[in-house]
This record gives sequence, C-alpha cells and structure tokens, in this order.
Amino acid sequence: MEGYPFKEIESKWQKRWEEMRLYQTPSNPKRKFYLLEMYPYPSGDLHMGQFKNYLIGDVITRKKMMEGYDLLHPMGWDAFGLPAENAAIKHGIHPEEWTLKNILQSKQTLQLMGISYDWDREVTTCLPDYYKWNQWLFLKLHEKGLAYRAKAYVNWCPKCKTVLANEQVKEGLCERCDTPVTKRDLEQWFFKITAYAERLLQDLEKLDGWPERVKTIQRNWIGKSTGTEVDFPLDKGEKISVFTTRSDTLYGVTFMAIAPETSFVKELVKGKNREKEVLQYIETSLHHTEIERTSTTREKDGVFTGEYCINPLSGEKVQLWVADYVLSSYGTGIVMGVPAHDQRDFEFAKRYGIPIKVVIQPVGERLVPEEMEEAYVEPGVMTNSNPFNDLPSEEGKRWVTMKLMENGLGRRKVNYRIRDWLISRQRYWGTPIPMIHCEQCGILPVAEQNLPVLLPKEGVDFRPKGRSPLSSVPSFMEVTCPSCQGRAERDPDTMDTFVDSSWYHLRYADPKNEEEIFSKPSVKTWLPIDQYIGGVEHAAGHLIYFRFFTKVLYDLGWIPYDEPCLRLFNHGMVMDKYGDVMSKSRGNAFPVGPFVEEWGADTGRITMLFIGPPGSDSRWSEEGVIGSSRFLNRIYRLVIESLEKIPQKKKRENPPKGKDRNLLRKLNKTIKKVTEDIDNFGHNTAIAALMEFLNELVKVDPSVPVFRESLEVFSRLLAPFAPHLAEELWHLLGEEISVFRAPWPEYDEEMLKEKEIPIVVQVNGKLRAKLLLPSELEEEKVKEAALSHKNIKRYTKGKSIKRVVVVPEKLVNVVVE
RNA sequence: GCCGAAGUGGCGGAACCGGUAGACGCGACGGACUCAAAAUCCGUUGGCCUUCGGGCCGUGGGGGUUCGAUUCCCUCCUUCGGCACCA
Repeated sequence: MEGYPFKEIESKWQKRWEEMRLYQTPSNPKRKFYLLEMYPYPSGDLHMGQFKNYLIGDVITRKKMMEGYDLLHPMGWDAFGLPAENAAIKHGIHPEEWTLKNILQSKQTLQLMGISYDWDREVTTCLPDYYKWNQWLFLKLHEKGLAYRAKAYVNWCPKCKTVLANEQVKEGLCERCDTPVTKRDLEQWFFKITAYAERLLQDLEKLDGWPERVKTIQRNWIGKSTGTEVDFPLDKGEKISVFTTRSDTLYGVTFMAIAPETSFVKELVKGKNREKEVLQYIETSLHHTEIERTSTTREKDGVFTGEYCINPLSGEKVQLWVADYVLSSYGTGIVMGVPAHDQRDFEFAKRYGIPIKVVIQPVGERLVPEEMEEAYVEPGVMTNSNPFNDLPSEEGKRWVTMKLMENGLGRRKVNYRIRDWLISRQRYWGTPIPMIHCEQCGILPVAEQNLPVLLPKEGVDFRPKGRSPLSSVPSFMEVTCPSCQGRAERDPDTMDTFVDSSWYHLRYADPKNEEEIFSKPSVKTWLPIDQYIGGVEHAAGHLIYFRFFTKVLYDLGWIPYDEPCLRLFNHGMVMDKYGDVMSKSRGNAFPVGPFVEEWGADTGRITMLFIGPPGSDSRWSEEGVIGSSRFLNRIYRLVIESLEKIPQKKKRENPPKGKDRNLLRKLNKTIKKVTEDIDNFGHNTAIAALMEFLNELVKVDPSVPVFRESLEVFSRLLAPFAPHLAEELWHLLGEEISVFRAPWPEYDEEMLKEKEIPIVVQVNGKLRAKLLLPSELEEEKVKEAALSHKNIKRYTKGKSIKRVVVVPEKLVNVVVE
C-alpha cells in the first residue's frame, strides 16, 4: 500500500517532542488546567478498546495547550490487584516483576499513540512510595473513627477466596469472575462511608458538569429513605425496633420478620421449645448464596419463634418470625409485617396462614382480607386504626409518628441503602493494613514514622487458601506491640485497590514528595480536576469512593475543596464488529502495537474518534480505518504536490474577493465548527468538518495566497487529532517552532457572512423551490421573490393564500387554502 | 416492577433553539488512468413513480400540538443501562 511515510514522521516528532519537553507540567501555571483520564490496570499491550479514553483526553489537552493553558496531564497505574497474583500462581513469576513488566509495555503503547502525558509525574500504586500513603490515610481515617473493625456477614467470593465490597457484587455475582457470592461471618476493616451518605447525596447538586446519568446512579446507590423507627415491647421489659416508611400502616402489623443473621434471634429462643427449629432454619438460610436468597421468583420462607411482641399503639400481640427475605444490614434487621399493604409481607402471610388486617382503604372501594389477591400498597384512608380512622394515609404517617414520639415509642429516622465500605482483602498483592494485633493491648495502629509497612517479597505462597497469604509469612507477621513491647501480629489482610484510586489524582500534583502525601500548595495550584474522563461503569464504585475521600481530606484540612472534579465525561465502550465488548480475555481486542506498525498512530487516532460520538458505544471496524487512512494520505499528498506552487509570502491582500473569499469563508466556518465541537465532545463531527474543508481545498489553485493561509490553519486544526502529521505539515510550510506552540486559530465573525443566502420556499410545509437571495433583504422583498417563483406560482394558482411565514435568512412557507 | 438513555439509508453516523432529513465516511454502481491489477481521480447512490419539468412516500408503530415535527406532548413496541425482598 502506497501511503505517506507515517513511520518516519511519527517517530521523528515523538522524539522531537520529548527533547523539547512538550508535555512537561509548568511549575508556575498562570491558567491551569488539570485534565485526567482514569488510570488503567496495566495489562501489557493495551488494545484499541482501551484507547478511546486516552484519545479523547489527548485531543482536549493538545487544543488547550494551543489555547495557552498550562496543563497538568499525568498518567499512572492501578498496579495492585488480582491478575498479578493469578499470573504468579500460574506462571511462577513474582507479581511485582509481572506488574512492572506490564507497566513498561503499557507505557510504550501509550507513547506509540502519541498521547501527551508528563511521565515525570507517573504514579505506580504498587510501589512503597505510593502505598505508604494508603497506609497513612488509613491511620488518619482510623484516628477519626472512620476506619473500624467489625464482625459482619460479608460478601465472600469462593473462587477469588476473598471478601468483596458491596460495590463489587453485581447481581449476586463476583464482579471479577461471575462466581455466586456467599456470606461469611468475618471480622473485617470498614471505612465509614455511611457517615458521609447525606453529604455525598446533597453535593451531587453542585456537580453541574457531571452527566445526569452518573448522578442518578449515585442517588440510587445511596438510596436515602425517610421514615420512622418504632419500638415494639417484648414480654420482659425489653424491646425491638423496626424501621418503616409506612407508619400509617402500624395498626395492620400482624407479625414481625427478623433477619437470620441477627444475633438477637438466638438469644430470643434460647431454652425455648422452638429453639431447635429456629437454629436449624438460620443454619440453612445462611448457606444460601446471595442470588438464591434475593431471587424474586423464590417463595419467601421463614420460621415461627413461638415468641411475641406487643404493638405499641394497638396493644395487640404480634408473632415473631425469622425470615430470610429480611436483610440484616438494612435498618435494624427487623421488619414489621403488614400483609395487607406490603406485597412481600402479603406473600409471606399467605404462605404461613398469618392474619391479614386491612388498615388502609382505597377511595371508593372496600377491601376484604379474604378476597385480596395482592397487597394494597397505594395511599388511601385509614381504618381499623383508632384514633386515626378516616385520616388520609399520607397525613396519617405524620400523626402516627407524632404519637409514637410523644410516648417515647418511636422517632423519625433516615436510612440509606449504601453500606460501609469493606476494604479488607485476603490477598497478597495489595497494600498491607498498618495495624497490629496484640493479645494484651488489642488492635493498635502502626506508628506513622514506621510507615510504610512493606509487603514482603520473599517466602510468600500465593495460592489462595481463604486466609491471606501474608498470614503464613512469619517475618512479616511477627512484630512487637507498640504499647507493651510484647509479641504481637500484623494484620494479614491487604486493602481493596479502590483505596488507591480514591486519591491518586492528588498525588499527581506532587508525585515525588517523600515527606507528605502531597504538599498543600501543590494541591492548591492544580486541584480540583478540571476535566475527568472515564467509563460509566465506575459510577457507583470509584466515583463514590473518590468523592468520599475528598470530603474526608477536606474535613481533615488537607484540601480546600470538597468535590474532586468539576466536569466528568463518560466515554462509550468500544466493541468488536459483532457488538461484543473488546477485551483481552475474549480474544477480540485489536492490540495497538501491530496496528500502529501497519497503519500509523494518526490513522488509529482518527479512526477511533471518527467512528462515532465519543460518548456512545461504537464498533471498531476495518472499513473505518480505510477512510481515515485515505483522509490523511490525501492531506499529505496535497501538501507535497502543491508545495512548490504555494506562495512564500504569508500576507494576503485584505479583503480577498471571489473564489478566495469563498474559501476563506469556508475556512472560518471550519475553525468555528472544530473549536466548538472539541469543546462539546463532538470529535467525530469535528473530523467531518476537516474532511469537508479538505474537499474544498483540493479544488483550489495552490498559488493563491489564501491557499497558504488555509493550510496553516488546517494544520493547526488537525493537530489535536493527528498530531504527528499536523506537525509535519506545519514544518513543511516552513514553520520553525512546534505547531503545539502556535496559537489555536480564531475565526472572524465578519468572514462567516455570506453575500447571498439560499432560501427555501415551501407551500403548505412542502419544499417547492430554492432561491438565492442577498442576505439582510427585507421580509417583504423575500416574500415577493418567493411568490413570483414559477414553481411556487404553479402551486398557488387559483388558490387563496391564507398566510405567508417568513423565517429570515432561512425559509418562506406559503400556506394556501 | 421502578428510574434513565436510545431507535434515522446497505453500514458507521449528521441535522443549532421546531425550519432543505441523510453532512462526513464506508460500501456499492458507472467512468478515467493502466497491458492488467492495486492505488488514485471523476460521477451516481433513501425507496417508488416519471412525459426527466418533476411527483409521491420516508427518521420504531399509532395519535396530538404547529404554517411547518427526527426535534415538543400522549401512548405503545423494541434495545441497552441503573436499582430491585432496602421495609
């Protein structure tokens, strides 16, 4: 294939840019711009599917550079995590060696595509100079009571042999390996993100530059619900509390359902005659996986405890049941059962013959419990609820709650669906948790000056055993207690890698600081992030954690703002031609290395960006590559072939006339279009505009002065998309300094104006004629011209004209009869 | 079930705030160059009809608002995404 010499051009300019330190972050920015793409897991040779993210960012960076901004555009590696450990088990290579090798390769791939990173600020999370600060942050959270240890039934993936955070369980399956997740009763470390639930929810309002979609996902995930906590007395002066959003149905409670995990159940039935059955039930239900338990098709089951509590307002006796449709981790783990007005309770009551008591009547209807086929969950009028009878139920909620409050039997309460963030992992390749377990003194933090707690490199058996691999490394585990100096043990678990990514963006501001996590002035200079780019899949995970850490650091006084990024853009996924997501494991990914070898980086860049709007999913195809390659070849050929004829002098006569003026108008339109499109993430249409302009340019005589001007501007407009070729053209035109040091072109509003404008003439909304009329012609004249057109006369002949609509400089619509 | 996004030629996709639907690209067809092919260049390309002037239909289906709707409203269908026994 005969094409332009992209190989020479690309390597030449990549080298040159490095020599001139084009991407270096300025130390004293005047107009700062912090652009960040979500950093990747370094999987080696990156594939085309992963590149969309970086390319979108690179286009913006290069344009901002030319607009005179001072940029921070860094890159790093989410380098801890399971794949390295799995590679170690499979191939016997140490996770660190494997990871560092992959980082090197991934980095080369990014450089091959000409992405504009300042590599001096590279951050690698698996190195001690980074994870030391994970540990430091852990200690800060611990001091504040935001890192705590608790025994809880937690998500456990039997295949990965580790616990998982709620955010890592998708539909009951492990996000990583799709294995059904089970529950284990373990003592683990948690970050108290629930303490920030309200702020995380409220502050979404501030995030104008975030996609609505992401904010909605976060709102759902946080899941605020407002209701009442009600106390139900037990026999001997004790009580149990439940959370409800339907206090208006309190008089309809006929049973209580208690989650099997609740320790209180065991005590309740202790020594009672139904103890055996209850314990048996608890045992089996805990063995069910999350999917089994939450399957909506499954019949709800439970067991009667034989015990009762008292409805605090009606005084009725209420049966206590254990049922596994109740979640222990939400509210109090106990639910009041109102079969008549809650579908789940209805099904449960039907199955076990528990009474159904109607307390809300729909308007104009009368519910009879025996005839009900489903619960009535809508609002209505209260009944059987003396003294609240005949109150509308919505109003009743407030009255019932007030009555409970007056008598000390209940209180207003807000619950959130979001759970505390479980961060312990029983794996090797992660940040060691900087805590020490002493039998005498309890659990104590490692002193700050003793950080980092280094991950041992030797003597580790990586094979998963369900216990952390670190627990079998004596040199790591054995430690003296910081308090009593006796023998103690380190915490054997490592941190979730989402801890790393919750603050990496801050480290870029001051990546080599050995004294502090970052210096406050450096953060003040660069943060918050002006534009963040990444996939939507992180909406309920990383993007919540990252906001949470920002708020914690704000509260600690380390940063002066409480939202980490002002604008967020979600790029779409790249699929293969069959519509499957590109991934290495599926084997359908286009590796970047061979592609660049065959087609060149610029062609790859144009293809990826022209394929469709950056925000939507797109399919990678060979056909797209051909179009992009042709486009670049045509540009190059045009310049080479016309080079001799291009006038040397840059000045043109002002103002140009005729054809020249037409070309110049088109040029100014292109500047406007490309500029606005990049700002609005319309990279595909920006490239289309460049193609359109090229189509004009090839028709023009190269010896006219406007031709030279056109090419100079065109090179600059092309530069963000195809930086190597654009730089080459720029220099072919005789420029000495880099195109990226040249200013971004500006358009002349005057030049956009046309002398004559095509006006569309419709009759009854249908296109019937086109006119070419002088711009700024008075309405009357336009009307006249339209009506006197021969084709329009054909349609209006013999008919009465009811109305003529004139849209200035656009169209005329003649309405007849 | 609830919430959200989307549905446009053979294909990827354009169309500002309601004003020429299909920009740009791919593919296809015809032509030029060539011994030939590739590459390149020129032309045509939503469907149907046509006396070659033009006409009718057409943006998932149906309805509505409007002089005019891919765009706004109602309703239904399909696809994708989020939440889903959260009390």
